[in-house]
Amino acid sequence: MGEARVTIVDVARRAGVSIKTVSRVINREPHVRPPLREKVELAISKLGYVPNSAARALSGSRSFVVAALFSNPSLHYIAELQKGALRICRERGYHLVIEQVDDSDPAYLDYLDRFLQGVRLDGVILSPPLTDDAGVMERLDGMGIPYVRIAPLSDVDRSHALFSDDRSGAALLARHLASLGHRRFGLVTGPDTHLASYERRQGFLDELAVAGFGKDAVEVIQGDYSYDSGMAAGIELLAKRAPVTAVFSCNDDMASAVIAAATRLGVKVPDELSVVGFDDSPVATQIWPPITTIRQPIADMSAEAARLLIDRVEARPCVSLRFEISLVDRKSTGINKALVR
Amino acid sequence: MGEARVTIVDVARRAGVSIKTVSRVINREPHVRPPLREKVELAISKLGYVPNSAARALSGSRSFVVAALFSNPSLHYIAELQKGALRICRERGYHLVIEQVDDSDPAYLDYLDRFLQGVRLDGVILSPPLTDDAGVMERLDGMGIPYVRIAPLSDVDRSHALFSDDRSGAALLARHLASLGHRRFGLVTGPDTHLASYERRQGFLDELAVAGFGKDAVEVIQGDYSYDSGMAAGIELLAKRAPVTAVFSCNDDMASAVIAAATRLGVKVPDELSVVGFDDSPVATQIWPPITTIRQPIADMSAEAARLLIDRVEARPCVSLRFEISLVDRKSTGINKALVR
DNA sequence: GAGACAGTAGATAGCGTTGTCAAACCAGGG
DNA sequence: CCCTGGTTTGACAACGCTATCTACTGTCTC
Repeated sequence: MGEARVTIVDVARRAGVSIKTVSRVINREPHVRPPLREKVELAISKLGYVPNSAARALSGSRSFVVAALFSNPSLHYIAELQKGALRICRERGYHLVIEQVDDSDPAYLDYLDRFLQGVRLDGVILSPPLTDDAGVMERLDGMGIPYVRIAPLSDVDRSHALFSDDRSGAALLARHLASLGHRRFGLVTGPDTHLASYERRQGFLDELAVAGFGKDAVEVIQGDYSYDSGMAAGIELLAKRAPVTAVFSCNDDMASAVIAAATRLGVKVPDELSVVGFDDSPVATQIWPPITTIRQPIADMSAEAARLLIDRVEARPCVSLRFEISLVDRKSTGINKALVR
Repeated sequence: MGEARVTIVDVARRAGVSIKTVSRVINREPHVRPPLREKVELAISKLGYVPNSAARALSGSRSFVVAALFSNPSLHYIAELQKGALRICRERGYHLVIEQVDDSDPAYLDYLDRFLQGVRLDGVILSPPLTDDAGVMERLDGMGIPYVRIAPLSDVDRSHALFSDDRSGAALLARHLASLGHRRFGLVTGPDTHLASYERRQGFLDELAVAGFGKDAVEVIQGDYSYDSGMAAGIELLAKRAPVTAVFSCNDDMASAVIAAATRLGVKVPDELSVVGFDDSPVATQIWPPITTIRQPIADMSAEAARLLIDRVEARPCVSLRFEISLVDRKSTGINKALVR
């Protein structure tokens, strides 16, 4: 613990090779024969050598810094995003810089410029809605900084892109509600500028259509992912002559608001109304009843994004990956009583 | 934008001095006469010079990396902590590394060791309950890494320590509820291993005592900051013969659970029961009614922590700062009806 | 068996700073 | 006017790595 730090020279001496050979092994460069490579690797592990990234950054062309840019203010989303990317960065000796871009500020691109000037970045992870911000991508392209987008809406081949399967998630929920005997559904959508939002709506509607429900079986109300919009939608849905017995809110915040609306109106959840959400955000378990929802592998996606950046995958055409989702069955859904009767 | 990066040599040439003098100016070292200093500063700003931190780290004794360690899984807390520290780090050209220490894992100290070995740190920010973890502090002391603690419970002079005024926050709530005419209070506490938890309880009780309420005016139930414990406490409080009309839950999660419990039991909030929380976490506005609560300046505290670390304040005795809190009045509190009658 | 060529290894020059040490300067005392 | 001791400045060697260029090894071809 107290010894001076192990350097590449120590490793080279111990393995009986030049420092350049050690460098080749570390960087997985070709032109090192297996026996030598093994000797070097042995020396590395015996000495517990960890390359000094400041020296690597200074000498080489990499900076060992990756940034995750977001404007989405959902804590849960950011935290998950960070978790996955951080894991990979740490494994590879990279730093992760988290940066909020406030795209409602008219000068946000200038701010971004200053940020990009400050640190040299090896790559950037973009999350919605920044994934479709032409200004941001231009800046990045202009400075030659590679980036990976998570769930981009447009221009999918402009960069590597990662998708979660929002459509099947919504379909899963539709099937779940239908299997509980529900016949009249409410759908509270998110803003259509999000790909995710569009996919969730369509996935839900398409699956219901497949299950044989007509258009009149579902009442669609436009929301904007906020608690307040969910509350308004909930009240509207429950005030109808023939109220719905199951509601899909395109995120958990709105779902929790729908549950609150039901409670205020004296409608019991899940006995008289089933409610499902999407995202598995913390609020899903911070209210009663806890919300049946869809969990997305955000951390897995951001981990993969970091990997693509760090391993400098430069495949053409760009990599496009789809990640699996899963349904988390909690207590906000129940059998349609009308059916039992 | 396209020019090669400006280095210390360019600045030195332009100012007509040696690079060492420029270095002195950058690092605010003494022994540079004002006229020279000004010339250098002018050259720096004209050229838009930004020191290369990889080179500084390699050459000097600093690493330009500060870590924030936490085991507290509250997203809101972590996000705020990060926000403040990040701002300062960015200003000063430092990197912030976020690291979760899972202190329920028996091998967590080994894990910490490995982490500390991986990156050389210039300083560490510790948040509760890590602030009182002897093992963690020993490691840090052993490696000579300075640290700042946020709200430590014990051994306050062992490091710089920052406190938020939990006690006055709780007192504020007590006054608020008393002024609404409440006479019988419920108190749902957190685990006593948190300083904050203890302070909140005492602040509340002391203030009520000052206001002339006897011990029998308040029903204390031990919780553990979780939703479930809040639910149990809420049910217990409301099942009493002479139920309380106002409840203080030591965090917002438990407060939201108390509100849910009331709803389940048919007790209207705030008409029949006032509920207050603490922290101003997101859930406070994600339920109905939104919770009256206390906002703490977590981001300000972590910013100050970063500043202390980066500016290497080595004052003896250690700095100990107290930060102000404020009450956020929302809709979960109302006038005691019994009083009006 | 010589020549060409790819694959493999090493010597060495940076990368942009800070730290060390020596030189130059300057004031005050004898 | 010289010496002393402090302050101010500069020259130059690290820091630990990657990149470049050169040298060596084989293998294959004719």
